[in-house]
Amino acid sequence: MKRDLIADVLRRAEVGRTACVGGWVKTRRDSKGGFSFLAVNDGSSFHDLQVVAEATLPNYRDDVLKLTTGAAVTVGGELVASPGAGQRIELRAAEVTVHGYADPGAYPLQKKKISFERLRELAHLRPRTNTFGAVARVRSALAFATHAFFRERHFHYVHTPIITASDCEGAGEMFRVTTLDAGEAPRDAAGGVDYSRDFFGRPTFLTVSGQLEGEAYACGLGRIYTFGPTFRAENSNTRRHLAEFWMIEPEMAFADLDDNAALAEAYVRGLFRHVLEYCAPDLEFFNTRIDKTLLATLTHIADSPFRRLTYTEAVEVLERSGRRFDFPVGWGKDLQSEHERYLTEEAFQQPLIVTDFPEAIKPFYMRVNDDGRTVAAMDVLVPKVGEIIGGSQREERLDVLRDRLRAKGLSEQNYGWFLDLRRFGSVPHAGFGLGFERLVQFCTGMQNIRDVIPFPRTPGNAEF
RNA sequence: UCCGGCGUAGCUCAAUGGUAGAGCGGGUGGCUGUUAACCACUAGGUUGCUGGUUCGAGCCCAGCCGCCGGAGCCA
Repeated sequence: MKRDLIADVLRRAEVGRTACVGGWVKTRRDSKGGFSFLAVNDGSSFHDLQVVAEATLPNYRDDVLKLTTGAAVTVGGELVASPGAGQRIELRAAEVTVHGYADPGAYPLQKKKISFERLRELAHLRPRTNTFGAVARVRSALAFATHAFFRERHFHYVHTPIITASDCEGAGEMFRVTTLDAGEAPRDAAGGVDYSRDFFGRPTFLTVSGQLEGEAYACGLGRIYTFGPTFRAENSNTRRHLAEFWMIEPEMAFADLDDNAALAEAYVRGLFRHVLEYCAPDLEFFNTRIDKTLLATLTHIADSPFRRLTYTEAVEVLERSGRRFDFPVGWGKDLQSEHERYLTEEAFQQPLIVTDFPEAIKPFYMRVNDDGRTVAAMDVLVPKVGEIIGGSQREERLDVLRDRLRAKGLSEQNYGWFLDLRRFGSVPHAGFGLGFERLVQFCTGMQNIRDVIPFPRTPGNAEF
């Protein structure tokens, strides 16, 4: 079935050409004068194509007049200039084929406003709405631009495992992967579950990060990135958290924290430029209906460098602010959400890269700075979404890394292969993790992270 | 998990402890090169669940479930 994409038809606007499109009816408006208008969308474009179906069509009365919102059709005909306002061209139908009707009494997506909460219960149908079609196109464009960005810079795309036995130093609670029967699992001598008889012969989980494996490939291929699903079994109920989300984790050998921050900034700003160029109709919709500052913000950020400051400087800014925070500010205490929001939304009003956090509040693998009290960590904070990137230069010195493992109460045996990377040809290296959905949130203005992933998984919700 | 808010028609929401309402959407009819179409008529309800107080509960009380926002955890 050869068909034209509505995006191409609208872009070329070739009056006089024949075209055949397939899509879903957004609305049908009848004229007693003897014809009907169909707004048809096929997902290739934000915009609908207006179809004019004359009563002279052989199936006008039997088919066209029964079309309602949600019906699937193929329409062939001639492209003509549109006398009406709102579109340059329209398709004068010579043939209308109905593939599937959508009973208006039962189909929930009628032409009316539906809350995002309601649409989450209709996750299988919401891609047919303006908003979720636009989100899906922007998300896809951002994924494509991610691969293009890293390929241009000679990063290799590495597939790190989804099932893992390491927990990346408690980046979060983990989902257990097992083939044992929960009710009749074999027991060991102490009465606990005997995981030596499980599928992998040991406890295994869904990954919370591909970083450790990413480091192994960076220490061989030089520059790598991962882009895959990540899982956290936290009981998080916020508009910024998912139990299953997608993360992009670049890792560079022969790189320090400055290189890391420069990469993060180039990446994020490059993506903004990409969607501004390639997703203009979708972004205009978001700018009109979701967040009136979206286009101005994206354009501004794409054109201006991120503000960099150290954790110590950030604490000073907070202390000098005169603001009364719910959580105390002080060197050594982690930055709370309200602190991050104040810094990026009020004090500086732009994306920030905060670096060099106290070593006590950061994981063992982050490189200890010369001052001995901070580590070469970085967080990228953006207004409204918050922390979008977390990363660091990695500790490449074997003795220092061992000391930190011990100090954090972690067992060296569990990190044998990770320590090997420091035993053999160790090299300064750095990387970060970017939450893909948070990026999509920022680029679309969508407030809830559950609305920027097709089928969100959150505590108590794994339908579809 | 903690704090706060909310669960009433398909959807969005009203309703002093006293007969359950509107708008949108649906259906029918009318009208119009329409584009958030418009006009008229019409159908549509176990007020989240369970128990309690009361002559009487959508409303008050308790427990539970769900959703939303904030916090924590983090990306």
